[in-house]
Amino acid sequence: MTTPPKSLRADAQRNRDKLVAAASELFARSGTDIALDAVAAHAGVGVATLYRNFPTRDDLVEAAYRSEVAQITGAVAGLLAEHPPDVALERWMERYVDYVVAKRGMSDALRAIIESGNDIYADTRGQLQEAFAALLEAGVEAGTLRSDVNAEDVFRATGSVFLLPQQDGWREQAARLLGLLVDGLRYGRPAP
Amino acid sequence: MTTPPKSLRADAQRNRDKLVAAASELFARSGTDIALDAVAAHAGVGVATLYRNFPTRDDLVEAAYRSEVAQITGAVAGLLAEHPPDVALERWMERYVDYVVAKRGMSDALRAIIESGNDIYADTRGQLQEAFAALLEAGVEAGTLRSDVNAEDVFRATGSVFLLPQQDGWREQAARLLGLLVDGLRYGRPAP
DNA sequence: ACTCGAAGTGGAGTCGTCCTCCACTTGCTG
DNA sequence: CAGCAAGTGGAGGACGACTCCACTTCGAGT
Repeated sequence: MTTPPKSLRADAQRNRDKLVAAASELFARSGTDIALDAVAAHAGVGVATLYRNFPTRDDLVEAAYRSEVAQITGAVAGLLAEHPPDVALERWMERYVDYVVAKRGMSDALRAIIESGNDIYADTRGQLQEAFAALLEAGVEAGTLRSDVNAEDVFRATGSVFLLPQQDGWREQAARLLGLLVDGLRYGRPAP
Repeated sequence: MTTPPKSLRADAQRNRDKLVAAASELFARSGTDIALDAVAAHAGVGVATLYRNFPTRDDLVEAAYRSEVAQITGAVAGLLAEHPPDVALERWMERYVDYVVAKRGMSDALRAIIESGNDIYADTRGQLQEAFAALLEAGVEAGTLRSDVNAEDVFRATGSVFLLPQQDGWREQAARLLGLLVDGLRYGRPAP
């Protein structure tokens, strides 16, 4: 999943992963203008290791973004195994909020990357959409979710979270909005 | 024109103007990520003076942008006085290319400013549109330019220059494109 | 014409970040 | 388990942002 083109030595791979994890966390928390030295420190590796793996800041931002998406889409199978589909969808949405938070912190840098011709955006968008589809389908089969909606619509509706005003109780507002959306997809009322 | 809200001492105003001029030039040539110290040096003033006038980089970028637009729109009257309107339009277009070049170097920073709620964009867009309108009208009255087009359309068409691929012979391509546009507005063919 | 307080100046200095370099450590292969 | 290629970390040089303050200059008032 996180295996880069040329396979690395085991310890090197571990360090690389630690870097991506640290970057994801710090970028989400404080935006992508953070000092790269701090990312290395937070990952518990030297700066040199960071620069060897990610020669430019953008390389690191992109890696963090990809990992974020991979993690969120990878969670679908596990959630479906442990919960009835409607609950799985709800849990998944909660995660999605976190993803959006992360992406928000990164959005400026991301736009720059996208404009520079790299097509990660199409990639990841597709992945997210598939994740949605899988959850919806499972719910429909189980009879707990409506069958007359399509995944892309739901996905797009979820995107509206991005349009909320930027500050203050944003996170709560977003969570409520997504919760509402799931309820709309359920048969019957949610417990109060 | 460039008089700030609170009037400055004569020498201070001169320095401020020098700074804006230097910034316009350097931003256009090398983008807005340039070292601010270099701008001060190029303007022949100390860094402190720069920071006193423009506390943040954005303040300076905005000032440079405004001055660029003011200069370009301010040129209309002079051109119309010295040339028949169709020629004036052509000359003006040439200047416009330079303006776009400048703006291109600044475009990233500008978008950031625009997104941060500042409404210079609307302002300057309006000013540019007026400039176009004035030139067109003069040509129509003189009978050398077509009367069945409206200024906003021409303005918008001109914006297409922004969409050209970013590199290489861009400047020449842009110039040709604009030249073509003017020819289309003229009655009769241009000399070969 | 001159004085003098306020306004303005510049550049040296501090601080934080980027990025490289290389002596050392570690994983892996035979 | 030996040897070497792969990988490491962190000190340090370079550079940019921004501040501080002793000094200069302007221009209003007389």
